[in-house]
Amino acid sequence: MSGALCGLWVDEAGTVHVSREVAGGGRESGAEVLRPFAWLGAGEFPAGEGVGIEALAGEGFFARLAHADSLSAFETWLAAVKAAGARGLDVVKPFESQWLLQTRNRLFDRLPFSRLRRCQLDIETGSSDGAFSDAGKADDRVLAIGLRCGGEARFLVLEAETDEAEKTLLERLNAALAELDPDTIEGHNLFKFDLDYLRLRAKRHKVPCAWGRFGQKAKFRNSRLKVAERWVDFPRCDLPGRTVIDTYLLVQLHDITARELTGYGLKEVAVYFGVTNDEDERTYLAGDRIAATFREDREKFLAYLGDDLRETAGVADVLLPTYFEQVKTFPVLLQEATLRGNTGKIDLLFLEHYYHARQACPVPPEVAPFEGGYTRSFHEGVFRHVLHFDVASLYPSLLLLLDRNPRNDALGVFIPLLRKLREYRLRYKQLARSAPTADERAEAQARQASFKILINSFYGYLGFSGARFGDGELAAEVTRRGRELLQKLIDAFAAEDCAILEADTDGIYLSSEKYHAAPGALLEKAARVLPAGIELEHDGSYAAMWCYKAKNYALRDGDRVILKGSALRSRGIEPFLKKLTGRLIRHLLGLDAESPAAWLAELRRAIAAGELPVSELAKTEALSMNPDAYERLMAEGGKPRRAAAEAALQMNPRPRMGERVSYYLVPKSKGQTADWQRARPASAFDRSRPETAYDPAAYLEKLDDWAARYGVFFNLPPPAPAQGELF
DNA sequence: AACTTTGGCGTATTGA
DNA sequence: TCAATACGCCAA
Repeated sequence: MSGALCGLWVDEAGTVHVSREVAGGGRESGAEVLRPFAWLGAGEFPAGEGVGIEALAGEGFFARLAHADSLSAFETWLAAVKAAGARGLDVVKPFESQWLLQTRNRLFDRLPFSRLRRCQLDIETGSSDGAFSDAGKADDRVLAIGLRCGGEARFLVLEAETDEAEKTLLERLNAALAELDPDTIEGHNLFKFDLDYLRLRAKRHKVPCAWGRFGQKAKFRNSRLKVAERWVDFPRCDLPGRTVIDTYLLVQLHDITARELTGYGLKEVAVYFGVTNDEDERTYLAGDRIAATFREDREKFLAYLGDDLRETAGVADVLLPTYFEQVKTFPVLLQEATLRGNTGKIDLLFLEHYYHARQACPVPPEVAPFEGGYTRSFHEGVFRHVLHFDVASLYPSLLLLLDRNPRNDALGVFIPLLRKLREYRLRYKQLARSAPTADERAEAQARQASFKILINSFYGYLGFSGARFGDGELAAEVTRRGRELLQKLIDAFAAEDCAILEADTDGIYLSSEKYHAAPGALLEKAARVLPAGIELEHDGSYAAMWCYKAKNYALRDGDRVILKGSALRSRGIEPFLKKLTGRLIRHLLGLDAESPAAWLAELRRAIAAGELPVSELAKTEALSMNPDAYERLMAEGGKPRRAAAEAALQMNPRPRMGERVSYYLVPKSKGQTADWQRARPASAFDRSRPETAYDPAAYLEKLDDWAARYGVFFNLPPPAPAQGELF
C-alpha cells in the first residue's frame, strides 16, 4: 500500500504530480492520470477530438457527461464550446479537486497531524529611511528569512545591504525550500505581507519564486475571503504541491464564533491562545526598531524572529487540525479547505456520488425567503435562580427526524450523509475522551470538531441559493418545526411555574427558585413533550441574569459575567461606554456594590477636561470596501459616506478592506457637522497638538444617551416588579 | 472572486 | 427636526 498523499498538482499537460509519504517520514514524487470531465446542460455542444460524451440517468439539467483523453484535448474542446456560444457547462475546479473526486482519493488519508511536514516562514524587512516597509522601493530590503521546520529554526540572513546580497538571499530561500520539501508553509499574514513582499523583491532581482514542489513556481492572483459579514481582500498565492496556511486568516475565521479578539496581530493572538503566557517569555521589538536591531544586536534580532516562528507554529497547532481533518473527508486541497466555504465542500461530496453513479445533476434552485427561528425576550430586569436549557443540535436533529432529502437529490445522498457524519462525530467525540495516547485524543477532538461544523452547515446549505442541492422549502420546514418545538418547551416550563426570561431558536433561559438546585428534575419533565431523537440539555445554571432586550442579556457565572448581544458586547462600541455598561452590569448582578453613577460623573469630568485617552473614545469599525474604491465611489457622487471610511482615507499606509479602523471626532466647524466630516484616525491624535483635540461635546452627548438608555436600571425606581424579580 | 441561514439592536446618514 | 433606511455587529 502506498503512503498518504501529501501534495498534489495537475500541470498544464494534465499530468497529476503527487507527493507521497514514505517509510521514515520522507516524501517521494509520482505521477497519476486525470481524465478531465464536464457536465453538459440542455444546449447543443460541438464534438471534439478526443472528447467522448455520454448520457446520464435521471432528470437533472446536466444530463450528459463529457470526458476528454487529455487536458489539452479538453481545453481545445472548451474553447470550441465557448466559440460556438454553447451554454450550460459545469467543470469542477481546480483540477486537483476533479482528480480527487474522480479517483475517490483524499489528501493526508490516515496521516496523523504530527506527521504533516510543516514549515513556518517569517521575514523581517527594513527600509533605509526607517519608514513603513514598501517592497516597491529600491532600497527596501529583506533582512532575514526565518524558516522553522519540525521545530528547528533556520535563519537566512542578508550578508550585506546590497542588491547582490538580497538576490543571493532569495536564491537561498528557493534552495532551502527544495531541500526541506515541506507539505505546508505557514505564516501570520503570509499572503498580504511575507509572500507578496518576497514576490516583489524576487521580481526586482529576477529570481524565480520557485517555492512549489516539483520545481514549480508560485502562482499569484487577487482573491477574496468572506469572514462572517465582511469580505477580506488578499493576494492569494498557490504553490504547486504544497499548502499555504495564513494563520492571520484562520484567526479571523475562528473569531467569527468566538468574537473575543480585539486585534489579529500575532503577538496578541499568541497570548490569546496560550502559546505565549508571559510577556518575558519572548523577545519583543517595535516595528521601527527592527532594522536598527538587525545592525546593532543580531542576537536579539534573531531571537525576535525565532519567537515569531514559534508563535506562528503554536497558533497553527490550534487552528489547522480542523482543516487537516476536513481534507480527509472532502475532495479538496488543504489550502482550499481553509479558503472555501462549507457549501463548496459539501457540493463536491454530492458531485462525487453523482459522478460515479452516472446520474444527471441539477442546477442550483432558487430559494425564496423563509422564516427563521423563534426569538423573544419576555422580561426586562434582573432575575435570580436562572437556568438555561437547550436542544442539542436542533436543526440537524430535525433534519434527521424529518428524514427528507432535498427535492433535487434524486440519489438521496443528503440524509444518509448527514447521518453518517453524525455517527462519525459521536464516535470521535468518544475517542477524544478514551483514546490511549494524547496525540490520538487530540486527533479525535479535531475530527469531531470538524464534523460538528459540517453537520451544522447542512441546514444553511439547504437555504442557500448557490447550493446545488439546496431546498428552501425543506429549510423552511426545519425552522417551522423548530419554532413549534421551542413553543412546546416554553409551555412545559411555564406549567412548572418557571418564569420564562428569554428564548432564542433552540434555547430557553428561565427563573425558578424551586428547580434551581435540581435542574435534572425539570429537564426530565420538560423533555417529555419532545419527540424521540430530540434531546434537551441543561446547559447552565446562573445566580442571576440581567435581561435587557432580545438577544441581549448578561449572566452571572460565579464571579464572572457572561455578556451576550451586540448592544452590550459589540467591539464597535466606544471603550468608555462599554466599560461603563460593564460596571452597570456588575452592579446589577450583585458583583459590585457601587452604582455606576459616580463613574459616570468622573467620565463627564475627564471628557470635559480633555483628559480621557483617545483610545477610550474611539469607535472601531471594519472597512467594508477598500479606501481607494470608496474614494472613487464618492467622487462619482456615491453614497452613503461613512466615518470609518473617511478616517481610512487619512491614514498612511491606507488600511484595506476587512481591516478595522479606529476613529474619533473633532469639534464641529462651519459646514463640518456630520460625524463623517469630522472623523479622524485614532492614530492621528496627538496630545501636544491642540488642532487634533477631540470634541468633548460629542462624547458628553454619548454619555447622556447612555444614561437615558440605562439610567432606569440603576437610579430610577423600577416599574412594578415582575415575578421572580430581584432588587 | 466569491458566496450557509434568519432575527435583532443600535447608530449614522440621508433627504425632506 | 424627524422618518426611513443602510450598515455593522452579534445570537443561534
